[in-house]
Amino acid sequence: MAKKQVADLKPLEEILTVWDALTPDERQFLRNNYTVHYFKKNELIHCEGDTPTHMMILAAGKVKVFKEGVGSRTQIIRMLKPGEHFGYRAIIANESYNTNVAAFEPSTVYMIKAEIFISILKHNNAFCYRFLEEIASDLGASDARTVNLTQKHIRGRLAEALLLLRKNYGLEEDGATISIYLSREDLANLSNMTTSNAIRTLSNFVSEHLIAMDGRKLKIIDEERLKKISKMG
Amino acid sequence: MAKKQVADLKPLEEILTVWDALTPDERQFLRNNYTVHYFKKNELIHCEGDTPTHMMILAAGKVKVFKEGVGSRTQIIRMLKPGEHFGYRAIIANESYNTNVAAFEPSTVYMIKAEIFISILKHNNAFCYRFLEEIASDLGASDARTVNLTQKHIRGRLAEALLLLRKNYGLEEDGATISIYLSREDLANLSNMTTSNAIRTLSNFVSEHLIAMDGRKLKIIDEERLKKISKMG
DNA sequence: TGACAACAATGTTATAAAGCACAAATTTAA
DNA sequence: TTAAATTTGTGCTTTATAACATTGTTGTCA
Repeated sequence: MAKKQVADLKPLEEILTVWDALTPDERQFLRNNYTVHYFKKNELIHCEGDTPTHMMILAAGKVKVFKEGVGSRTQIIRMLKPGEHFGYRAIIANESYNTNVAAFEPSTVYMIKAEIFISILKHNNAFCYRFLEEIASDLGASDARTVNLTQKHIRGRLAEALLLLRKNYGLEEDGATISIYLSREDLANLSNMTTSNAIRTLSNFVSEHLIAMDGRKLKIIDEERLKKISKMG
Repeated sequence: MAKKQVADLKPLEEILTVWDALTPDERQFLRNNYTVHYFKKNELIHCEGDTPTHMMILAAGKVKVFKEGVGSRTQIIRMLKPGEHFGYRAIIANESYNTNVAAFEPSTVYMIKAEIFISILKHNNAFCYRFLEEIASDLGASDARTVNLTQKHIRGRLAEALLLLRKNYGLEEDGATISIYLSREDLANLSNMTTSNAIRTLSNFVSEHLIAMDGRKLKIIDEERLKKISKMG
């Protein structure tokens, strides 16, 4: 695990979205009790089976949460952007991690020791409620995803993944290119298909003028039809 | 929605597993502010799109939580037994329901108004934390289920469903029969397959002496091999 | 500069599982 | 108690998708 302290980064209080729910004492305490960790592209941040020791906040970069299934097939569960929390579900549920998390790009992660996190959850009702909200919303998304991945056909799954990426990461300055470049393999792992099928379906989308491709750069051209494909399955 | 008040039932305080986290005042308040509702077999308790008004506790019976996917194919998300809570995720996440819930057998449900539930969550830290734990654990299960349903083959999915049912509902007095009788269709909807395939695979399991069948009564005979099938996919 | 590795693209084949049609059995209702 | 409806069980056909194989592309580094 790469570990380096640096200075020129947004401090915790500007990254942590639940900061406003903290008391002055808690704030001061956290300022003195978080660590900064750097991860290289593709570096594993934690893996399935590990005992959780820290709750983590992505300060910069992009990160993927995934599970290894049957025959080491990979399923990407969700992808995070700066400001999002991770690695805390297992702490709360008193379990080992049941997912892997890896840096998608060079990423900076702030970590807070599990005991400290739990202690604040147990003493600050508003803070606890904020996490309850967050996790309730994640659970809804997870259930929806289960049905999408199991019932939709390959085109629907890919269309959905593209829309999801755009929603999560937004667009570049050109107002069209999705602000994340993933390999065909990652795209496949996100949409529950093989790499070949991701490639094939992607180029079908191009020839149908639904999207435009330039290497890993993807632009959504016909959003309406893409949404329709995603809905229809 | 069937609605009937009755007397001869375990009161809320014996059903509600988080009762111990409540203050005396809250207990008294809840005793005076819950309602009892009866649902017939197959009756819908709430459905996708509804605005949530109550958090619910299953007092007696069995209940299924499911989603309608593409082409009205049904996916059973989870099945509940007495004592379990439901219908509260959407309240917390401030969303409409994104699942349907229906009585599997004649069921009794206790309901607590959403505002009351939220108010206790926001004022009682221990109570809030208990729900945080519960939902964190559910989220882990949901993510695991996603991968199981998408990656395992038909035999693996069915084996898993059978083991899950046994774990959740236990066995009858004979020490073998799983204590829930579902139609082939429900079993299929639980395991993400068509009814025909559920029937076919079930009878394969019988001829391989993994299980025994008598109508809707199912007995697990060779648990070890069933677990192996479930793991292998 | 050329060789190698990683990635992307595409055609072919094999197979798991869905769809369909229909018969038999069981349950429900008139 | 008979009729209607639902559930269960099977065989056959079709389809979607994974697996495999091959080739093209790009980038990296000795």
